[in-house]
Amino acid sequence: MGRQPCCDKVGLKQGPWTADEDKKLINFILTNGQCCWRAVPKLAGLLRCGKSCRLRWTNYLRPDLKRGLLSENEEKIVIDLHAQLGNRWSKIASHLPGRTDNEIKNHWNTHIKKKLKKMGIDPLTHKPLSSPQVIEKTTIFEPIKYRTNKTNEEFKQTTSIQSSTITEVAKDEQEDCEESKNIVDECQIIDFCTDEVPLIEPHEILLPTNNNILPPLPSPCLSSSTSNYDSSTSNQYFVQGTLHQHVPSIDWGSTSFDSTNYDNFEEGLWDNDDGFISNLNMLINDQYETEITTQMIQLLYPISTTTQE
DNA sequence: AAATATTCCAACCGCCATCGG
DNA sequence: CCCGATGGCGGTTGGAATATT
Repeated sequence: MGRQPCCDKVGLKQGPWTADEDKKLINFILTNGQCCWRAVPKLAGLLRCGKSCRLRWTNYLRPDLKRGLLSENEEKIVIDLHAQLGNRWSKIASHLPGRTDNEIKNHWNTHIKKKLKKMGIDPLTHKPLSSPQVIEKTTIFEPIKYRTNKTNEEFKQTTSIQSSTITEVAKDEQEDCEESKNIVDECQIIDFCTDEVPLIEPHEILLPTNNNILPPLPSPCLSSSTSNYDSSTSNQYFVQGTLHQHVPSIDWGSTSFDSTNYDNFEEGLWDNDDGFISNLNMLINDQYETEITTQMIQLLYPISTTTQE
């Protein structure tokens, strides 16, 4: 006898999510936080299995997600981390704030793989392909300076990529390296190299600065009678499923959801030290909840919602 | 303009790890 | 220690969108 399915699929909906379903899920999570996913569909009024709800939230609806293609610098980080970690997409994703494992995996399979092959590099081993091919000049493999405690020479000895390949394509691309370093500094993953891979916990990398790193509180769970979560507390935010107390400071600033401009949304979440936390705080704050849910729906479904009105 | 091929990504599937009883 | 429930992860797929013929 095999393992039981995660849920009884009879009568449950599958396939693409509708705006209405998204709205229900967003409303529920914003109101109650993430709890037992198995219970979520029933409590939220959804005809989905809990697993489907969790995936939809983590891969698409989470307010801290970035959208759009990975930037060149993000690609570089992905490639380098993949060389160290292999297909451990969730670990790789944990180094890229706002990106999901699914997104990175998809981007790897659809874009990066091709680029590497085109360059004559085996995407599996990160070594040159056996049959000689023309290696295009590219910015992907410049010296990766965010290995801050290593010189290029040391790096070349530790990387799986042939050093000649690296130096050849990289020597005149120094400026981008600084950008790459900055990106990674933001992610707080400096000071590691191929033989020592620090796996940063999500709560460490998602919070950009300062006093925002706070000890986690237990997640609220509707079905839990032992939880010490105080539902009357309004100054809270959750990051990666963990509810945190929050330093009171709500400043949406110039950021409002613009249903026609995803960049605006993204910028708003990340444009300053406090932006991300403040915005999440607002998402949890009761007085904004309905409005924000509506705006999130408009963001996700700009056309359908505007035409309905 | 229509047919066909290709690309892309959201969603699903099944396995594994962890946790609690 | 065992077992079931649950969440997390990586591989795969279906189908919409786009490109090509």
